[in-house]
Amino acid sequence: MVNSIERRSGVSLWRQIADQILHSIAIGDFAENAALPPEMALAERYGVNRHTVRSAIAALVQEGVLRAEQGRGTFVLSRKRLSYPIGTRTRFSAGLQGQASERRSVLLEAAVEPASRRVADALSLARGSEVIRLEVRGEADGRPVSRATSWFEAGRFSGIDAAMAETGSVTASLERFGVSDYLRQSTVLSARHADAADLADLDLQPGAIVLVTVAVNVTPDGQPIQFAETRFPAERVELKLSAL
Amino acid sequence: MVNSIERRSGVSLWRQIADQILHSIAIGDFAENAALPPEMALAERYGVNRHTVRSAIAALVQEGVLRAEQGRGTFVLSRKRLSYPIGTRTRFSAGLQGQASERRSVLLEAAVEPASRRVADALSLARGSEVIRLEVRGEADGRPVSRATSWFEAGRFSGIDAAMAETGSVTASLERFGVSDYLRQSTVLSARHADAADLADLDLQPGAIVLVTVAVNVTPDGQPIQFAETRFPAERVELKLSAL
DNA sequence: TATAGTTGTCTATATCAATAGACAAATTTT
DNA sequence: AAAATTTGTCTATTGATATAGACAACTATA
Repeated sequence: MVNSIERRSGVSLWRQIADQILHSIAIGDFAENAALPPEMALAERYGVNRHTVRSAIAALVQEGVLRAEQGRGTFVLSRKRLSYPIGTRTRFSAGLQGQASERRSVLLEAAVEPASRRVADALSLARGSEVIRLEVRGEADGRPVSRATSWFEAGRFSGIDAAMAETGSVTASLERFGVSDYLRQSTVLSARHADAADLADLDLQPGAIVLVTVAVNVTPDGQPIQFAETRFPAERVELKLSAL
Repeated sequence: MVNSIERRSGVSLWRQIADQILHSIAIGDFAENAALPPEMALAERYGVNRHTVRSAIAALVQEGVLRAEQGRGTFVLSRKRLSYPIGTRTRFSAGLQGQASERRSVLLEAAVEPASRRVADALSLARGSEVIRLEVRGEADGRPVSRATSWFEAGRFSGIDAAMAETGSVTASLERFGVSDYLRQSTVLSARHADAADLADLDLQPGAIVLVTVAVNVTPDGQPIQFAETRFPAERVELKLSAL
């Protein structure tokens, strides 16, 4: 595995090194609870000055990934990335058993709007039809692990915002509207830098990367009911694709 | 959709703006072949100096996403992101029909090595067993769209590097070893900044983001045959999850 | 206790990133 | 032809990033 660093890239060296340390932890190169190599050793490995390594470590300490102790060393805190299952029957809470003791969804915002072309196409509605937009944050053990924007047809699902606020669950809310089962029709995956809103809502450090899923949920007979874009912080979450 | 910018983040403003412009193109905010808003307008929208916007545009021109014409404007070149299908029967070339007229895999490197813990676990081998590592680049219409590192048990698949170089296909190479069918046992998805090797192999600009899949392929009776980590440039590729 | 090894802090300097303003060059519109 | 619009180039200045070196503070070990 090549570890290397690009200069004048628009991404500062300390941020690149922080990313690589995170990656090394994720793939098991740096064991949890163990000491990181000394700053001087890291500086040599990455071919940078010790102070640059210190900036990277400071960022990771700030993020709660590392703990530095003067005279002793810098240690990896044990926080595994959440492995989030994704498939045709993905639900937020299902499948996270054992990985987090406390999970919940928080409704941040709800609004009724005319559908953009993108949303209208996905839900098979006329352009400009009214849709309900929900902004929801997913948390596991108090840490934000997802940030979803979803759209529902306003006519059929009027009041789903209240149901969502009350139940904290999309599945439970949909049941109130007679949707007892639904499937993922399609999921498209991409990745990008977190924007300012995601940084705030997901409690991320600037420069963080988010995984983005864009999905359409349908009833078993193929009727689209929900269109959703969900952002997952790449440093905390990996997506595990489940067959079927 | 909130467009905003973070300062002193370790990611330069021009890089963040370049990312947002890419994103805007991807979701259709800036139509293809159409003119981007003038530099001054973009500078206002993002709350930065015009020169900073120019740096972002220069990077995207360099990447072949935009074309700037003095006196006229800056234009979006039409290059859709490749939608790469992924599921339990994913093959590199299958499913890309119609999106790219010419596809191929290039073997960059092959080596026999002792298995790391990660590789040995995935392939159900003893630690330190010999494995063959293949480094392969996927191309579509001459553009690099994937970069895979895969491992095979050395005993069973001795010579697969030659087969791969000859056929340019993992599926065809495996057939020579009596593997007529295989499935994805598991796929785990994450994202990070491209490292130096990927930047070079995928012809990316520094600071680019890659989608990373880590997958185990098994025979229909569950025997692991291939462990692979594949990096996809997020600016060129999205992953479309196919049910089953 | 003395020594080596490690993180923490300070100063200084050089380079990159970002802002600011002015004007040139090319194109389109009036 | 003239004016307005837009990209291209230049100079100058400020702040963030990165390097370099020295030494303090703390810990573990010989």
